[in-house]
Amino acid sequence: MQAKKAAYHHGSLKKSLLAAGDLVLMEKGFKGFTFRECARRAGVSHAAPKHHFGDVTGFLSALAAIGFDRLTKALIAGIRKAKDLDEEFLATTRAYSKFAEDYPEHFRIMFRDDLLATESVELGLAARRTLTELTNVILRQRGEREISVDELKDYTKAEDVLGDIVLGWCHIHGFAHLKLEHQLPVVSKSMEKRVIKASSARLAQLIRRDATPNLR
Amino acid sequence: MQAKKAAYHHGSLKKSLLAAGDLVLMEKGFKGFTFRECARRAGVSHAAPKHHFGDVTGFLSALAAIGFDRLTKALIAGIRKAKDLDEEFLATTRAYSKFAEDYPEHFRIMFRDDLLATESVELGLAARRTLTELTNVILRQRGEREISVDELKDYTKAEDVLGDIVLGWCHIHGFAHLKLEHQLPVVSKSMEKRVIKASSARLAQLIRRDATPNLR
DNA sequence: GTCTCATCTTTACAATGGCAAGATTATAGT
DNA sequence: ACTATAATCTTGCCATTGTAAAGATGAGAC
Repeated sequence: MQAKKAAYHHGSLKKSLLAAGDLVLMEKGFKGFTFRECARRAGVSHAAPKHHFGDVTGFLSALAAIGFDRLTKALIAGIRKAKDLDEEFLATTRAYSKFAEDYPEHFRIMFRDDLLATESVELGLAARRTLTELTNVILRQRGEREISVDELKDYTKAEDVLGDIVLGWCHIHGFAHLKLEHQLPVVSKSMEKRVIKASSARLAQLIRRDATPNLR
Repeated sequence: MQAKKAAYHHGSLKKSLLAAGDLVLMEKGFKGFTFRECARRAGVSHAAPKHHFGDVTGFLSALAAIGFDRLTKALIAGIRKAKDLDEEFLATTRAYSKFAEDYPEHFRIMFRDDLLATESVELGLAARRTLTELTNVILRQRGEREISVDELKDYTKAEDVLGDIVLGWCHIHGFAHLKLEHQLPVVSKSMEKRVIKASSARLAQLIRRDATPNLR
């Protein structure tokens, strides 16, 4: 352990920096998030991160990718527990919103196009993986075959499906975002729970067009 | 004009700083937004803003309030042109999203609880004015009397209305946000237009419960 | 065993936010 | 009209930051 400190070459600095950045983001938030602080936690000089991430934008992109992967996992876990389609849509909404609450700073940078490196392939892939889960939630509501998001552009029903994705995702994302930033006119915690449950159920019905039975 | 420069006391520095900050936000974005840059544009020393806004958080809050007022106006203008309830809901969605595109940096800071001074009353009021417009869009869809958002908590149908606000606002906000941050799986501009039109119409129908005629 | 290159450190620089102390002037009280 | 007080703005300062450049170190190829 101590031997690692003495080594000039860290060995797995990229990983360590990501772990440090992950922690800094959670502990100090975006405001307290600095390149140098992350380097300090990783036990290296302040210029070390440059070799692995370029500039702050690149570093944030890598952390955002971690965020997307975490969100994807949370969605999958939430969906797994659901017993029918109504429950599944609600579970998706809740898992998405819970992620935003659990990792607010990650959530914020994940949806900040101006702070991220749009050319980052790993970030693009991570975001696509999340979108794939959401797309399949919609497709299951519609009683259709699951696809990868990459197939979407060649999909014959693309426009129709995209319409439902907009209906579903925008609701899910909008709720999570507005709640996180304390913009929802919340009266009580319990009322909010009932409200989001009812809204999700109604929206899921709308997406299903009441065509498919409420089963998986 | 030049006489103003000579004056030790600026006279209307607060206004000038807000105007400067507004411009900096639009031209250089959040990344290039600095206290000192705004002071330079206003032609004062770098420490001058402190007296009027305290710290950066306070300054951003004032600019966010301007953003909310601008959004409120945009919503009202969009709503005014609509001829029926379907058009009105779509117009609201479009106006909201257009605002996010026209003032992306404002939109971003407006929904950043961590960067703003939550205790700012002017910011709170400005946000409430926006929410009031959105609430009334929903109430009109429901064919009900318009109210101010401050009445919402005493409203007998509060939970019911809040449910529809969540349905409507989350969709509107989610769409604007996801589009701004380039997360929507966009295929083409024209398709996106059709999709949002269809989605809005379906959601408006859901909120109306098809109970009221499609008129104003 | 040497050479090359990736990795990491050191040093340097301009810019930032915030603080404190001082300069200037508006305003209120008498 | 005169003065005291408070508001407004400037100057100077400091720790901190991101980025760049140049040097140190050592891993791995040959």
